[in-house]
Amino acid sequence: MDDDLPELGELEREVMQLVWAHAPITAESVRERLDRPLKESTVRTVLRRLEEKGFVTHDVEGRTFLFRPVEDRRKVAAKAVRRIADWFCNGSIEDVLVGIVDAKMLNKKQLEQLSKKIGQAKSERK
Amino acid sequence: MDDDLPELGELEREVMQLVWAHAPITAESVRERLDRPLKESTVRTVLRRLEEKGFVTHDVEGRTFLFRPVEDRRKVAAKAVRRIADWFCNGSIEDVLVGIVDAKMLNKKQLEQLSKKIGQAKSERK
DNA sequence: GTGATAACGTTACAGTGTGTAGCATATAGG
DNA sequence: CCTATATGCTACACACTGTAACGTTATCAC
Repeated sequence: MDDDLPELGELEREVMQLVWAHAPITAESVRERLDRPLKESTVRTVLRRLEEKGFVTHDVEGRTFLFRPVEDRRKVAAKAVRRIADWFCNGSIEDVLVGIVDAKMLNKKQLEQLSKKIGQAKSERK
Repeated sequence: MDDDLPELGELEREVMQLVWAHAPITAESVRERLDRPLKESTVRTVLRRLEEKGFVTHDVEGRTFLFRPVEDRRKVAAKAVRRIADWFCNGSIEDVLVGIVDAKMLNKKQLEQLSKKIGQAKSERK
């Protein structure tokens, strides 16, 4: 019931965005797309740490590393929410969701779409 | 669309749990309830930081501080989820929720309860 | 009133994580 | 063979968090 996935710093998250958006992607390409002007070695350090943390992996093409995400954004987000639930709501995902609904973070249209999605999930899962 | 709320360390979260569970609560009482044996000053430091971060506040009774949470667990959780959405799903809460449903983090019963909750929210919000 | 007790205020310090980068090394191409 | 380019390894400063000591103040028992 405990933790597992590490946290990410701001730069690490920015890099993840780029990996998700442009995989397979080289370190150099990540560097070019970042707003901040960073050295190659910096970007590679971040990518290596992300790999150690299990967020990205890479293939070698020639002598170049091509990075890609291990999990898609939603999966990572879902895991993060699980942790939120553990931290603040005794592990209850439902409680978190109730909080979201009560905080009116979704408009009517979004609520309807979510309804539909839940309906599907229910039937699929019998 | 950006950040605002700070992150909490492990001890800070444990203290928050106690504040949520037992508010109004004194620093000494927090200390007694923690599993780890910490000094009073340690606990007070943590509580002060939590107050600086906006998670707790206090009233003075006699010469004793009585701490209480600023927001309930779900509200804090909801905000944390908003941040998750910003970080990983371009701000889309729906995407996060879809991720949760797809990851099968909710069983059928929980899905039904959530459905009901959404129904209520929809009608209330018209 | 005086000393002990119980709060709080202030300051400090070490460990860790993250941003940032330099330098060494290897290898593909000309 | 030599150069450009990509990777491997190492380092370092800063911020945050856990942890606490010490100083101050105010109450309470005597």
